[in-house]
Amino acid sequence: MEKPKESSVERLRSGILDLIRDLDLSFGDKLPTEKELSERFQVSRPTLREALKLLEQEAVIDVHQGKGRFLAAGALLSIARPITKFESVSQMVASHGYSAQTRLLGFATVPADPDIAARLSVPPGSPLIRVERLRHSNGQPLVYSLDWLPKALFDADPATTPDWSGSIVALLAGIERGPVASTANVRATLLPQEVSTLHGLDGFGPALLIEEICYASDGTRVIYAMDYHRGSAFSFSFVRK
Amino acid sequence: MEKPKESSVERLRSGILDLIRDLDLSFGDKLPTEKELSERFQVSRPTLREALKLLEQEAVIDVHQGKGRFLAAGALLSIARPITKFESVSQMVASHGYSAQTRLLGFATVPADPDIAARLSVPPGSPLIRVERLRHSNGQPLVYSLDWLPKALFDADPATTPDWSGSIVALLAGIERGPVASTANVRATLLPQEVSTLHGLDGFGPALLIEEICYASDGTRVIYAMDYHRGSAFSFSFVRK
DNA sequence: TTTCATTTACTTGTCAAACAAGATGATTCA
DNA sequence: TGAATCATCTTGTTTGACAAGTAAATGAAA
Repeated sequence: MEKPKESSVERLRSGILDLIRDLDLSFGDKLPTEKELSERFQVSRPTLREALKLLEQEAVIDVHQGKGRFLAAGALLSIARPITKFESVSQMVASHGYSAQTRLLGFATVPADPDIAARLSVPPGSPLIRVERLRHSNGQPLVYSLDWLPKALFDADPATTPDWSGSIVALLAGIERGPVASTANVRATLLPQEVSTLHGLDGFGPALLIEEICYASDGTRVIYAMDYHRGSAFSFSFVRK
Repeated sequence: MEKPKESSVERLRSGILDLIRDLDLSFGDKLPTEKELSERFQVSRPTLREALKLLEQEAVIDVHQGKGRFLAAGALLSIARPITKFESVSQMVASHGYSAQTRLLGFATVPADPDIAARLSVPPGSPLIRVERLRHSNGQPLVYSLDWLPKALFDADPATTPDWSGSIVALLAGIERGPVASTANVRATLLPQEVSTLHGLDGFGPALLIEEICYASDGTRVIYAMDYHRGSAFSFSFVRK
């Protein structure tokens, strides 16, 4: 099993965020000095500075040599649903406040077309598993998902059939191939016409399409996903700098 | 004038990215060790580590104690149109490959409604300037923008009328209030009905709406913007981790 | 008293050297 | 052969020091 063993820098980072909350600091306020922080958290200044550098990059704090560190714009939404946080669709839906169910619309083993083969870095024509699903809550469709996975991932245990109605992320984690990061692309579009008509999703409206390639911890590409998020139900926040 | 004086850590960060390109490293390859890098760039290990930490956070490199640092997923698209890079709409349109023109649809001085007042952190009812614009290229509408700015920003020089058909970012930079960062939110939607009909934008289709609050370097909020990006023309990339 | 230059203390920026801890491969010994 | 040990390489962390930028106190000159 993978045991990342949270580094002290990562612990520091959240410790500092907690401290900001505890001290009730807001925009423009001054943070304690490096000396005070390193004493409070019992770490050396170089280590502390690595953590502060991360918060700088996230635009949570501004730094001015000789003056100190000050809360910046990012502090205002350092938590709220950042689009850059990797999580499964199920988690994401939950964090938006929906208790959703998954409906398996279909799955099949298909040959990789050149486009998708390139994205997953597998030979064209090699077998992929294509899974089509819909998350919905109280009859309202929320996310329409298409996933492609290399069939080879499951060749070790060909007897059992995976349960595609559950979390694919969890499924892959079970065979030591859990995705940990992705490169993604976002744009606005409509559901493809045939999807709307075939599955009765006419009222879905404009969708936020996130296309992503998910990577396992060893760097192999394990999923290519197209997730259509219903525009009226989802939004994501981030800091630009 | 603002002279950020690029820190050595920032210089290191791009230096390392250049080195990765020069050495033609790709996914999974091993980076030079901290010792080699600190010698090559003539900096100490603690300083180098601050820069490496940034690249870690961007998911450009993975680190394993005792083994080394390795290129990760983010390296594949560390350049391509990241949504988290702050830039003006004009710059963004250009970086997507369009040579666009701006059409000023209207502007007015209006009282701040409570919602927008809160976002700009000004008293409700205080005077704002509302600017409505459209970028288009070869007759194709690309981005429909609504901007609100505190009128107080321009009180120092009330004689001249700003030119709203140019870049607002550049305009603010001219009075030492150029925005440097923003907190943003993205979702998919359609153009508001009345906008479509009033300005003949029926074929616009689904839009990627980016709402953002822009901050000047002193932390004051200078713009609240709603930018509707035509879905068929724009997409943004990022790394999730 | 007011003004301006200087000093002093404080803050972040950077460095050097050392040791701890995890990983890897070679060596040694049974 | 096989397994334990060791040397070595890598990243993780600490200590102490000095450089550089800022701001406030100080004190001399007008």
